[in-house]
Amino acid sequence: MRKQERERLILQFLDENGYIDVSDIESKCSVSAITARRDLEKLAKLGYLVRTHGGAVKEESVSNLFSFSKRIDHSTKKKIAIAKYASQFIHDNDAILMDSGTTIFRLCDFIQKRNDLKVITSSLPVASELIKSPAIKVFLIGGEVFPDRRATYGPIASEHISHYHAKKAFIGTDGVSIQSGITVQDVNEVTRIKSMINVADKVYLLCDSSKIEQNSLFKMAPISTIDYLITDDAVSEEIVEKYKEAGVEILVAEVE
Amino acid sequence: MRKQERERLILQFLDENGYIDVSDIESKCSVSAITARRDLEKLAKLGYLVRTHGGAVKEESVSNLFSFSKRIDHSTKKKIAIAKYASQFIHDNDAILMDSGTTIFRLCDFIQKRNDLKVITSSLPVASELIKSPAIKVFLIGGEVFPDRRATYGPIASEHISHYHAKKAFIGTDGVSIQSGITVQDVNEVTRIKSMINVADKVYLLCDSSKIEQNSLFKMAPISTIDYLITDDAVSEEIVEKYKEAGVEILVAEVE
DNA sequence: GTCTAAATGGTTATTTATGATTGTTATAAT
DNA sequence: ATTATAACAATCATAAATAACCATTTAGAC
Repeated sequence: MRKQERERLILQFLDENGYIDVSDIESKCSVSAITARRDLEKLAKLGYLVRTHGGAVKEESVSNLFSFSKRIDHSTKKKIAIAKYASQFIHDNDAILMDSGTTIFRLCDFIQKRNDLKVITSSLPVASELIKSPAIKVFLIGGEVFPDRRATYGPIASEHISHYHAKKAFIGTDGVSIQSGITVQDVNEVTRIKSMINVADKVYLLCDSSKIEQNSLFKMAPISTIDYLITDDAVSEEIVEKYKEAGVEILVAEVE
Repeated sequence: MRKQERERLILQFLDENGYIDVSDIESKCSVSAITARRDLEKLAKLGYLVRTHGGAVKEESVSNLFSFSKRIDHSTKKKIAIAKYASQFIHDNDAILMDSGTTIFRLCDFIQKRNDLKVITSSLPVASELIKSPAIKVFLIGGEVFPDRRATYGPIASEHISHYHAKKAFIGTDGVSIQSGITVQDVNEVTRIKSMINVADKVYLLCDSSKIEQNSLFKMAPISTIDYLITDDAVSEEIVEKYKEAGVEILVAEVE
């Protein structure tokens, strides 16, 4: 296989999966790691992808005003896998709520091609990304903008959410446990997420396995308020059982 | 095998496989490497394929680079001058409304260092720009996002604006005339700008001189609703007088 | 048969692509 | 926070592909 053919393959894989490992290229293309890295380096230079430690992620936001700084860590992969898995619950004609946070943001990659999708979001990056898709209507939740999270919050935002109704809500969190429920680091998030849960029929909590049975500072809602918890495959069978007993179905996304 | 026959085979193979090696041609057609290369060279020249080191790939598989043309033309200069001039009316501790549009967006550059400034905006680019400044609080007007303008609009947006009050509103337009007042190209803009005017003490209309005494499709508000019109130095003294009589002060920004 | 022009093949210096090694740095596990 | 592991950049080395040059063959014209 030639260089160009490899490059095409890399970009195609990246488009479908959101990320690629150096080792993926090694095995798929039968080249050494250094060659794989050189390919990624070149493509990154051209702006087709963003290099990470051990691979690369899709350059989803060349023209995105609110792009997240691309973090170079392994957990990115988990988040993408979780997002990809979650995307299967989003269908044409749906009206969904999308909260802020990197995991939720990754959902954008996988729902760009939905038809007649209505997305209500508090996240500026999500809005900025999804308005590129002509068949998606984006509704931005107004309110004060929280610079760190690039999302709106505050009483006006919470009030604003009550204007809407959605089939499904996709939210992220800093921690979740059976004992304390959903907990977050920032008190500003609390009311907004509560409002989202209130106006949605089904609530999907997206969080990687490292956050399960971890508590953050502020209690937001009991575990019973969520319907599905989507996480990565590093979660133990034991925890899945426990959560099932607590009324939460854990859905496991395979991380490659 | 004839030359033409080889060429046909090469293109066919390329169409099926996406790529071809020089060695493939050598074995398939029983010719030397140099002949194979000459064939590829010719076909590449004609645009049927793209040459690679060691072979060739399909023409379409080479993706194009995204080209950002960030030209600063004359009208951009005017807009910058107008924005710079307008920025002197924005002070520390102010609460202001900023609409969408390129001219208004240029204001961001000149107010980044204000202290305790509250900015209420319908524009995603404005929000994304100003949240970088720690001393500026940004309030985003919620509602449906209008992809072309990267701004929110619709009944929810208009209703949302009524939650706020601001000292000054900075708005743009597609046309303004004494006869028809402020007019815009898009009907979606109408109600939002109206709402903005309603909640602001003073209204600043920013528009370059080419739009003065020009009418666009939708009437938005009579000329009397605006307090100041900031434009560039290509406006005639005669028009300034006329507008003064109509109760609008025209402020002229020098372009360079 | 001899000539001409196009096509093809061989040789060599050069360029390009790839691989191996080593010390450094980033990430994950503890 | 500390340690172990994996990924990294930098360097050099190697192999393959290339361009440029000249030589040879082939097909058709006279």
